[in-house]
Amino acid sequence: MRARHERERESRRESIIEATEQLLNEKTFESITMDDIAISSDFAKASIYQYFKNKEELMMEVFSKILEIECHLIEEKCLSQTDPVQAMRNFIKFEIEFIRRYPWGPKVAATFPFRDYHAESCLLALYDQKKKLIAGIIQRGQTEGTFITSDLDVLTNMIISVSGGFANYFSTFISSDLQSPEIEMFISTIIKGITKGSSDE
Amino acid sequence: MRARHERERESRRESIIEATEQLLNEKTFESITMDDIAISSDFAKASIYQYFKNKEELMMEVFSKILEIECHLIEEKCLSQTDPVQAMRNFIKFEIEFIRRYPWGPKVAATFPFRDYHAESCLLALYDQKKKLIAGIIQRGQTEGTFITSDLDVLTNMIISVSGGFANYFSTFISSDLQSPEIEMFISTIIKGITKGSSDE
Amino acid sequence: MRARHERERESRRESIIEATEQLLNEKTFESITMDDIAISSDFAKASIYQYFKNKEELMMEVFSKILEIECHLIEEKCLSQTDPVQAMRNFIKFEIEFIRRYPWGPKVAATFPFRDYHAESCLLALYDQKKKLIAGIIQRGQTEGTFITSDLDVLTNMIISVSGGFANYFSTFISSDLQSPEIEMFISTIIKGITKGSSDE
Amino acid sequence: MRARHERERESRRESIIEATEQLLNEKTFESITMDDIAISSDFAKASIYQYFKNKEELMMEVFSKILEIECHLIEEKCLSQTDPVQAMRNFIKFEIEFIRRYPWGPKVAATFPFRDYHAESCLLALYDQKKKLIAGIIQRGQTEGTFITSDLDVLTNMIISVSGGFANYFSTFISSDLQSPEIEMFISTIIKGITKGSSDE
DNA sequence: AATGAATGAGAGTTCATTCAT
DNA sequence: TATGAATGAACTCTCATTCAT
Repeated sequence: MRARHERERESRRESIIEATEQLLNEKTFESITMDDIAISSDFAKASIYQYFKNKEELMMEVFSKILEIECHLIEEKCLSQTDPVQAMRNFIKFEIEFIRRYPWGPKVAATFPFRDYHAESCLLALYDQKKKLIAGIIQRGQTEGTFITSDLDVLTNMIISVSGGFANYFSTFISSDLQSPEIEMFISTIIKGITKGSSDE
Repeated sequence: MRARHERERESRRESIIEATEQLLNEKTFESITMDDIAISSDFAKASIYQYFKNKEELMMEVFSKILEIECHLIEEKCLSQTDPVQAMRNFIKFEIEFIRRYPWGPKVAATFPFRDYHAESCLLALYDQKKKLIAGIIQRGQTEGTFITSDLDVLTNMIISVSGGFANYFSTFISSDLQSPEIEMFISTIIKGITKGSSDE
Repeated sequence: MRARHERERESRRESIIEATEQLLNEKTFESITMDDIAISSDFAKASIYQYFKNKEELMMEVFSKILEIECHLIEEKCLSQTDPVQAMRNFIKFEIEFIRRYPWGPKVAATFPFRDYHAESCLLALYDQKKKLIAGIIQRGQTEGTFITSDLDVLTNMIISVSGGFANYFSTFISSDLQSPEIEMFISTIIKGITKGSSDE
Repeated sequence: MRARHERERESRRESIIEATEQLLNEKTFESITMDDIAISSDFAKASIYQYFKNKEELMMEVFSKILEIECHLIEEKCLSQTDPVQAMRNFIKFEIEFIRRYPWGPKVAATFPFRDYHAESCLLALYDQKKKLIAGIIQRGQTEGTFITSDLDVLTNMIISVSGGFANYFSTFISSDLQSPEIEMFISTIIKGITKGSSDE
């Protein structure tokens, strides 16, 4: 059965990717060596090249994998929510949770030389997809009159960048759980900021 | 006469630091080589070692330099303001401006292996200093009853991380000037979030 | 099968060590470069690092190897001799032969910064072992009344240093064979010096 | 006055040489850097090149200087002695003392790449001079019938190499003074070895 | 004469990648 | 397919020496 082969191959790829993710928690992608990955994944160094053309491709797969997961989870956790305010709360909570799970995500996003790697195609597309999902939530809120009517793109970017900043900070300095009052305060602030004045505005 | 020498030496150090800053706009500190710096600063590679013990020391100086500048500017631009709301507005605007000038700042902060370098002492102290400056603004606002009375540390961290996130995003994706409506919207959101309800809350 | 691998690896290590030994005949360990060793051993420079952690480790292995060989040979060639006088003659002859084979031995011993390298443990232990072997011969001679009864340590050190001095000189300036009358004269002198007066004394 | 200049220049050369001698007590000539010498001699590195063409020339001067001193002292301390046995005793004692004062002497002699440096001329001539002095003592002993009649060159080399070996060992491992019984034993052994049998032989 | 500054050449070491089995 | 071995290229850093004042 060809399928069996295929499945095993995929599983070995996956374990190399996971080993790399582990390492990314401690080091930047530039200081991770193929030796590190080999040791961590329990393969011989040369074997890794049977599954990935080179270090760059491996890294790209690692990065696009978590972007894909992120998009999937956002769809699952937020888009089901019909209330835009609740959907937005869920998104922010999710973002914090997610970055706690993959703290290297924003670091990589901040430093990976996307431009140099033709692969932009793939990664940038995923970034766009995420953006569209968030934009969807906001738009719904605007349509039903809950959210302020500023430029959609502006609002989307703001939400994403600001949540990212907070989540990154949170994952770096705070070990406490997700029930922390800090989070609730942050979420309220954001929601208040984009909600048509509970007061007025 | 000695002073002249000293000044010239300092100016050469400075030009190496500036060349490094240039390079940090394009690459991470790990992928910048001493050759890059040599070419960029128009010195022979070996000459750089007359001014900095090694790559690490050079990088540390680059990083601590901008942290120092940042602290100075915050003092200058914000602490003079007696109105806490205005001081906070100034801080956020400044942060955006600053990160646009030094976009590599947050990237370095996110990826530099501070732990490994005993130099924490110096850099962490500077981080603390910045935090204290912001905390000072917030505290004044709380004392005079303008800002909400949440935990000071929580509020401070939130402001810093969120402004950083936004500024980072802004410097990465937006080339437009600082009059952009996005900025105003962001600032209002934050201010609204920490101000004792103009409405209620 | 594993054993085969192991054996081949060992043989490659050995050939690097031998190349280094060759070079030590012409240069000091400090002026031998990894490039020299690479060329001499017909490996790429980088390959050497698969067999030795660094230059220091390689050198240490070279040095301890000949000390081990020396100790083995002394045991084999001298300790079997029951007559202490003959054993001592054998030792001195052997020392000359040995230093002719490895002329860099005493030079290294004289200049290698053992103190700096924690490895003292290993090398100094080997030096001690050699000393004990010679001391053994002398002690036997003292016990059976042939050798003078001076302090054992004093005698041992004298024999070793003096033989070393002679052998070193011999290997540097004399190319002739081991039947040279110089050697016989040297040996007689030493033996006479430590033997209880054939005449009196 | 030209002479005054000349004298000062000479005195500065001398202080650089002395600084180098200091350093040779701790390191090999290969691992001593011009920076080391500069610091040790309290000159700027570039200034050293006003007194010595290059590192090699400086080292050669250091080495030939002590050889000259050695020759002078041998003449002074031994050749005045009319009794050959006493002259030889004096020489050996002197050698030990001298090597204690300049322990790096034999190390340099063992490792300096004389062949490569055309300067052999000078250094080898000095070695020869020393040899002739010792040979002179022995010859006198042979003529007056005290020393054995072996080949003069053989005897000379033996005495020199063996005394060197002992002195080197003594200076490395023994800190005690020159009255040590080890020295007396060594000297007796040598004298006994080259003296026409007090017993017979 | 004295020296701070500058540097080419080269040292040891590492790393992503390929080769050979 | 899996991997031990091999390596070119590149990196950080050092050093003897020269330059410019």
